[in-house]
Amino acid sequence: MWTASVQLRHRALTWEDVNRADPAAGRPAPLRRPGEQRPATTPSFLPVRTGRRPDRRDDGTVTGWVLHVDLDQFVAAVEVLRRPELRGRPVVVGGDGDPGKRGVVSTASYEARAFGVHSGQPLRVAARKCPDAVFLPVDAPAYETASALVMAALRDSGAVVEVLGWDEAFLALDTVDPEAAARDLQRRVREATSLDSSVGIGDNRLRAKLATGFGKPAGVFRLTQANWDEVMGERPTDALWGVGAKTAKRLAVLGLRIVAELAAADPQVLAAAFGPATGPWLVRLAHGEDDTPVTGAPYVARSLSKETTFQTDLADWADVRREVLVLAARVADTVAEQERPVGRVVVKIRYVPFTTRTHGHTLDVPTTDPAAIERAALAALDAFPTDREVRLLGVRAEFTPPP
DNA sequence: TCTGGGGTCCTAGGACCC
DNA sequence: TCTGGGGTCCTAGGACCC
Repeated sequence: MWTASVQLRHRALTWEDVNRADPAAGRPAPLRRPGEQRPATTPSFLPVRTGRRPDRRDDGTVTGWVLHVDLDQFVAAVEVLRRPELRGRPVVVGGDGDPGKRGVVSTASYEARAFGVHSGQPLRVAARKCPDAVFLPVDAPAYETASALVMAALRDSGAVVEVLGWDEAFLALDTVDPEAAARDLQRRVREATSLDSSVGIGDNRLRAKLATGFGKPAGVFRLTQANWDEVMGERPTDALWGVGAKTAKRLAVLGLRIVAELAAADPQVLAAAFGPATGPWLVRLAHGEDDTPVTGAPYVARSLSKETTFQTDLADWADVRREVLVLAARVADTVAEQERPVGRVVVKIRYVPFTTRTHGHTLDVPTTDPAAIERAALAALDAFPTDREVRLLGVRAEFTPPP
């Protein structure tokens, strides 16, 4: 892998690098939601104490830490590595690279962000804000390759690594100097890939994850119970990992606008408003509490999907049927590679005013048979109204849970 | 600001059963 | 001769994250 990391500077990344690195890396890891049970199987090679809350010695010294490593402007940085002439220029990666078409920004370089370009922004808007930016198409295989090299470098440190998408990972480690460990991880990643990263240090996953944002770019930040109130208390509730715009708005209706207010709220009141699991979980979140361990357990996908937003809306239902079959075949292809039976197929339609509907079809017998998956998709499609224009179609296969 | 693609999980409500 | 309450399963929708 060191060979590959050196070559990185001199040629385009290839799948060979991925295969030489770690084929299991780079997959998105599940986000834990309230009430979720841990997977029952814990690999025997994991040290028993890994990922639990930091141990405290009798003198109160914390020796167990969670570190969250997050690559800086990862996707844009990989593109700049491949094309050094882009360094220092505003780079916007998204869609097929044509800012005149439907699509959004995946990642903007810091130079582009200075113009107000950000992730999730329509490419057309990005082009208006920063006409001189270089627009590039998303090249997922290249990012998976770079990600595999990053994760391999992190595993080289000897810590248990929990991968969280292409450019993030949690690490559990015992040390009396977490800042030094963080700098060491940054060095390892930089030497393996030439990529910069930021590291959050926490006494649990939640605090480590939030800490990283305060360390960017290329820095280190520590967030624990000791400085939680000071750092987070006055921030809006959507600064919390798991609270988005919708939840923040509903909380504001209850008079809860900042983290400290949410932390002081009555869990019972929130349970009434948000449900028996989510309500109390929100209060724990505002306290920075999180007891989910870092795990090195292999990632097992629950579902697999393909979807397409059409450049021109589909008005003819015959076109819709045809495109659903195309997507179902693509899903079936990937299912065949995974050799895991599918129990249910769900079709998603986004109609023209952006209203989204889903309908599913449960298979009589779980299968990997492409014809059965395509039939199930068409059966699910029968449940939709056919008289509206369609801008997006999706097909998702849900695996039967492993034994 | 006309809003991607790939995921995960929770919740509400209806069906069904006792 | 209509009707209670609880449990479980399934489905669609919604929210969130990278």
